[in-house]
Amino acid sequence: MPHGHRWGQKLSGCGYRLTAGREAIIDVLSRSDKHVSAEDIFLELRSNHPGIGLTTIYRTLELLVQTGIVARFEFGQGRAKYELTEEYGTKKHHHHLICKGCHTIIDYSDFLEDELSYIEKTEKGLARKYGYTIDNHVINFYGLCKTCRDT
Amino acid sequence: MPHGHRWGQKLSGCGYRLTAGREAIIDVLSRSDKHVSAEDIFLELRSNHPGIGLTTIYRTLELLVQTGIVARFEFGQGRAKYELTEEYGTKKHHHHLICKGCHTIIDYSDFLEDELSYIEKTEKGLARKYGYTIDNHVINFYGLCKTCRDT
DNA sequence: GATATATTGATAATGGTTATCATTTTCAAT
DNA sequence: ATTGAAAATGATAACCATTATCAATATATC
Repeated sequence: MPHGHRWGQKLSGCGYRLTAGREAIIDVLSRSDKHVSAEDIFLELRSNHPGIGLTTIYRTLELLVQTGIVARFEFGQGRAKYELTEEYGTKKHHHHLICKGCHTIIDYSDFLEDELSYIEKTEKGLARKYGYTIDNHVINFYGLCKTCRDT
Repeated sequence: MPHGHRWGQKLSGCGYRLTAGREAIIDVLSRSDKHVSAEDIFLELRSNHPGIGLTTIYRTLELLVQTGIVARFEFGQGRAKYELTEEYGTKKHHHHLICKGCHTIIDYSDFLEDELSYIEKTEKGLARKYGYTIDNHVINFYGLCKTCRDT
């Protein structure tokens, strides 16, 4: 049952079915270039894909997180946010710059040249020292954007 | 109204009162060397400081976060965790190594020599590029500890 | 000590997320 | 195509951490 998308292959490869709802949810994630909440997806689908329940969205997101297709983030704003992982989306791996005033989140992936080597070295060092297998990381910088600082 | 603790001075300096409840809560945070949740504090105080309500703990934690005495973290486990900031606690600034299996969190502050210079450079670069004022950051590495990997 | 203000605790409300369960859909084998 | 088993869905209710409400209490200042 071949499928044009990597995520489709991944899902069916893991024994999960490809349904219209799941496609629609992943489609929303694909079209958005920022983190979206479960409710964001729900509202987005209300128009051209009515009838899909919030429950299904939560369930599907959980499934996608577990299969490595989607990453889940908590930025301390009360609701989780999701986005396709680097492997299944179009965005490159990125870090976050978060304004504590207006909650704007900037994804940046134009790392300084030191940035990636630092991470690599640190992951290796931690893995050796603590016996962990490390497979991802979250780096958030918090502060105030220009607008919020001047207000 | 001088007080022996830095946090006491900070609180009264901001116009807040020093109460037995607040002291007890900060005391729990001081004695613990790991991140604690509001409920952790509540249960800890149940024994030698009964009568203190969960509401007060949440309120106090919010106050302490806003005055910069306590830092709040969300590790994606459904509940927020708190700890004294570097300025008011005994722990040095640290990053996190989190096991996705058993949810153990290792704080490490024995940074590689590159680690701090990387952060400094990155903060400066981001501030310049995006016009942000950056005042803190969260760095979490996720993976599996030895025990969870072997199981 | 009196008064105004801050703090507290019990309770209820909120809001995001998850469990339940009957119904519907999907896939594969006939 | 048909059928039957397993998976997926939707409506609803339950959950659980956190907040709002509000009357009662404690605190600091005059």
